Amino acid sequence: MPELPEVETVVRGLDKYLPGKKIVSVDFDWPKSFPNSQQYIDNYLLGASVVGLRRRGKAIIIDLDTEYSLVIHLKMTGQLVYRGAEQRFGAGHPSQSLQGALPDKSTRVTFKLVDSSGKASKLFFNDQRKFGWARLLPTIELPSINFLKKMGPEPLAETTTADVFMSSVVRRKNSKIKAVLLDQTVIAGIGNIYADESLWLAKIHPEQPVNKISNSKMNKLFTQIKDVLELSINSGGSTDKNYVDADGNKGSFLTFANVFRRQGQACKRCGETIVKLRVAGRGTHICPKCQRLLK
DNA sequence: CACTTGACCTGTCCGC
DNA sequence: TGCGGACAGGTCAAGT
Repeated sequence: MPELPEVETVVRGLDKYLPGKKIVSVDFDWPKSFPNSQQYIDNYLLGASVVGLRRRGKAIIIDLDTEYSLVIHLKMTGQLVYRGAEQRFGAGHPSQSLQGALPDKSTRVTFKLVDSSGKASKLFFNDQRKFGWARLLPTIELPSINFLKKMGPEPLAETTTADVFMSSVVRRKNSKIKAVLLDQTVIAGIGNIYADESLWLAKIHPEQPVNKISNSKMNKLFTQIKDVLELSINSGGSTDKNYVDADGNKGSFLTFANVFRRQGQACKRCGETIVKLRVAGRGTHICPKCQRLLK
């Protein structure tokens, strides 16, 4: 599930609640979801306070005052949901989070926290498919952790200009553009939804090799990537099935989707029927009229 | 090196 | 109603 906009929404939500809170216990029943040793947890996690939240690509980083950080990847079905008294959900609150208590059967890790006045709260890491993970690492070592070290530029960073995007993408000039967008070492944070959406916006066929796409189209694609990611962040992300934000709310971006999961429906631009194909092993949605494969 | 496939897991949906 | 297979937002590793 969660791609850059969803992860960004989770981080912004947690940033309202976690800083200053102290972690007093952690429970997990699926070791792969939290593969640190008990000694490591005792020494660097328990008793530590949260100093800040960050996102890098699709990774969530929770920095602690022990100079260690919790790095969390939600993969396909992960959720990080906070429950504390300060949320004050009233009757009619749009949050889904009061529907069904946590922990539930998808809860893999439960963090218990206290604030400076001793008031208790909890952070639940839920993950139906168990692909996701949370892991405690020394903060100073994060830049040398393999997947963070190799990760490509952040599409929404000011320093990531169109030129930066182009020079990163050309490393895979013979590859299909969709596979390139999904490659986190080329550009960070794009997944299946936003790859399909940005390619439709830029009128590029997902199987088009990079070296057959003009510079002006690539520039347009980069602009559309940023626009679609920002629109989704402003919509609270995409909820296809599992995704919820830190309060347990669903995202509404998919109501704006032009192609994703719209196979059989009319293209909003030309009226042609949207079709679904398989590109780079992933379900892929295109308008066959707007997105032609060029020789 | 580029590309494909299988693996990691659970749950849901669809056809028989 | 049951069963088998395909498929699902993401990444790795291993094979061709």
